[in-house]
Amino acid sequence: MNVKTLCLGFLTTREATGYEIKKEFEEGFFSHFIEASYGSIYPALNQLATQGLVTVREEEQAGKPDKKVYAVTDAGRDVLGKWLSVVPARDKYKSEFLFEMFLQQYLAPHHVVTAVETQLAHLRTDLDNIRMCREKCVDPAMMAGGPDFVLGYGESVLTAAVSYLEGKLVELGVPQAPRAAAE
Amino acid sequence: MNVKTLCLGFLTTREATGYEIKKEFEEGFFSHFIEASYGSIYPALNQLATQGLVTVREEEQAGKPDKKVYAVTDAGRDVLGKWLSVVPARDKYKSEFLFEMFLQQYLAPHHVVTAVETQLAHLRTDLDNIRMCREKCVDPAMMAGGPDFVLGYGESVLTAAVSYLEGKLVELGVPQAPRAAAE
DNA sequence: TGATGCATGTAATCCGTTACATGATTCA
DNA sequence: TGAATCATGTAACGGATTACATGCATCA
Repeated sequence: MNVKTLCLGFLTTREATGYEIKKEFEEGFFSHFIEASYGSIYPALNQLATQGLVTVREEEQAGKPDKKVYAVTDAGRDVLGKWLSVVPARDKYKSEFLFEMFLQQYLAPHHVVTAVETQLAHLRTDLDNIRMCREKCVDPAMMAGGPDFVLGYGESVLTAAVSYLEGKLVELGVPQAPRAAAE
Repeated sequence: MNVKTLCLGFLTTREATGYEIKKEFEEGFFSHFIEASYGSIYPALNQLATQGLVTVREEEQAGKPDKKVYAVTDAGRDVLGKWLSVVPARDKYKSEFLFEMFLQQYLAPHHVVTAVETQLAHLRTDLDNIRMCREKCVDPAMMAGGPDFVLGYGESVLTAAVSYLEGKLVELGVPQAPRAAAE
């Protein structure tokens, strides 16, 4: 899935600037299954505009740099339907963490613990993020279908991973800091 | 994590040819969190040999092409320890499936079902694979530590994903084919 | 007879990341 | 004063995939 499709898909939810799209991809809803940098987002947006799949509106801002707000066109929505109508490629999952755990006999014991704790921290961040997305969205109708499905998927997978690692830490004899409940 | 590290790490478990490494990465134990193609494996192996981190032994075979069997050296084991001693980079997960599900309003309903079923099939393949790795290994001592940890992680995560999608299929009103229990 | 498995390797190409350039404002 | 946020963009670079080349044996 190339960055053009990703941007076009995002723009069906709301109009946005390249800067905002990047933020959403790395902090928001999409962060745990999408990645893209400025170096790929800005060119992609320009191409989409050239092809008439999105419109651009330049806005001046007091005290801030000018920005370019992109919005999807009807042609863009049509094309997106076509781009999405292929059965998706298999998920790609790469984990240096698991590779290191596999070879843990080559690592110092404290390093193993650090790695597990770091992984756990990442997973919890993602989980909190997903839960925040759920709460932030007051109107349940807006979440129906797609977003709800994706959030639920992420939540169940991440929860399983967290439980597993918590259990392993206990086995390793690491004292568990009691976690504050999400407010 | 570059392909050189991956190959070197694999070779600590047993000696192997480039061809076998590729197979293990795509079918075996590592398949669900590692990827590498011939185009990256063969050059990596050559570099490792040049650096003295692995040895090469050429074997002629009757009726089959000659093969080059690689084995890790002591120097290789040392270097691997160093390469692994950095806290691993964050897992990378890219899912076209989730992106499509997010935008499912742009898809035909039957396409959504197909995508979920395909995803489910992939996940079940991986799960069966993990369970086979467990069974295949008669000697539990060989699995202790690293391998067992990784297998357990994969199993819990994949099981959660499968349950979630099975539930969703029921919601979508798709009749469930009873699955044969793994023999 | 044609596909598949075994087996190694290279060259072209692609896609994306990293790093850099620019610059005003706000917060500590 | 220095860092962070907002904001857009390009050029160089890197790393890996894809496709290609070769060739014998086996199985359907």
